[in-house]
Amino acid sequence: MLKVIFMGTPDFARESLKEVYEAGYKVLAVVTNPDKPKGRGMKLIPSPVKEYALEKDLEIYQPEKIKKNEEFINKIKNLKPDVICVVAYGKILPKELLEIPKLGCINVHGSLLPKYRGAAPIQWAVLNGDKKTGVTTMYMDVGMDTGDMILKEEVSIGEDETTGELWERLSKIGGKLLIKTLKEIEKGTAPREKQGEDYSLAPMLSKEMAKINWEEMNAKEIKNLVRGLNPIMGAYSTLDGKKIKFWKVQVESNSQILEKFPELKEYEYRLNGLTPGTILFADDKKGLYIKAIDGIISVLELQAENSKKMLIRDFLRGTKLQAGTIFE
RNA sequence: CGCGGGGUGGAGCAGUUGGCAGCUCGUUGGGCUCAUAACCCAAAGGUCGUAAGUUCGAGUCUUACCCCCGCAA
Repeated sequence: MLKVIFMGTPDFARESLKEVYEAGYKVLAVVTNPDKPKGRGMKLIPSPVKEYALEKDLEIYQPEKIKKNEEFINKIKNLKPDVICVVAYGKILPKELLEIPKLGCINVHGSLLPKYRGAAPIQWAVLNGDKKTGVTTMYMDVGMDTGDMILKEEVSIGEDETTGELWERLSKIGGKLLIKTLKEIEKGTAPREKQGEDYSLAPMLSKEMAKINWEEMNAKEIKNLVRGLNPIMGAYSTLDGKKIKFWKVQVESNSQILEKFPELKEYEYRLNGLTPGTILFADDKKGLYIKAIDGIISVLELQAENSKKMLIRDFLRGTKLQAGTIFE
């Protein structure tokens, strides 16, 4: 059995560690980011990977930095790992570290490389409305997700699937693919394929992009933004100066709406003239409908400031919204 | 001690200068209707987060505690 060192931080990585551990590989050590103050009260919270490692009583390292950290690098060297598995660790590994294991450093990446190199491949796949994505394992090199590819698994993305849901699916698939990759490496049959030049980047998401731009985004784009940012930040819009996050929306065409609400028929000719962001309908039974450039957004789940996420019907029971009010 | 919001019938909220606890929805029963998620009538359902204090009297003021949430990550 191979002796491995596992490096990773979030729950996405936890799945891979779990698979490696359960497959019976000798986990010499687990390296994860230091506990960070998080949440209310800024309490120190251990990473999901650390939690799992604690549970299984594995050796844990949490270096603040590894770049010129000789002490840390020597420790790793002394453990003499056959391979180092890196899954969403959160730090760039220096060359000296990459060269330690004789079978190399293996990375699990949440996209079909060379598409979406970078920190947020899953998010971008959903944000862009892609129909498919996947997981790739590769031999790491000093670049950002530029290493030679080993195995890939393609996955299709559901129409309404959120980043969170895809994230969870891919983390499981990633774990399985990692095991498959390790087996191939152990047997010496692992393929090795260069990435080629046709790559794209998936940088970290910025806070500004969470705001819905009614003037410029079409209905489909708004929906992709909403599901792409669920559950990370949540796409939001402001009403009356207050931030409202949309967690789940549906796209409807004008004709679908008119079919549903015949009483709107007489306003049909005015529908296209309305400012995008205008509330067409807000009724706790019928729902909340908002005009978009090219269609209508039906909000299914949202969250008001200082409040929790709720179904649109629950929200509208306590908060009456006037048709004609405009989201900005 | 990071900043902030909140705990009121099953759900979401309101509750003014402390004075009989309300709204919308849901639930139950009845009515209307070819029919309905529509409409009409009626009913049930709350020790107002917990404990103590101020007061003739507290959902409403004071103190402590518990729980939830937002920002930030």
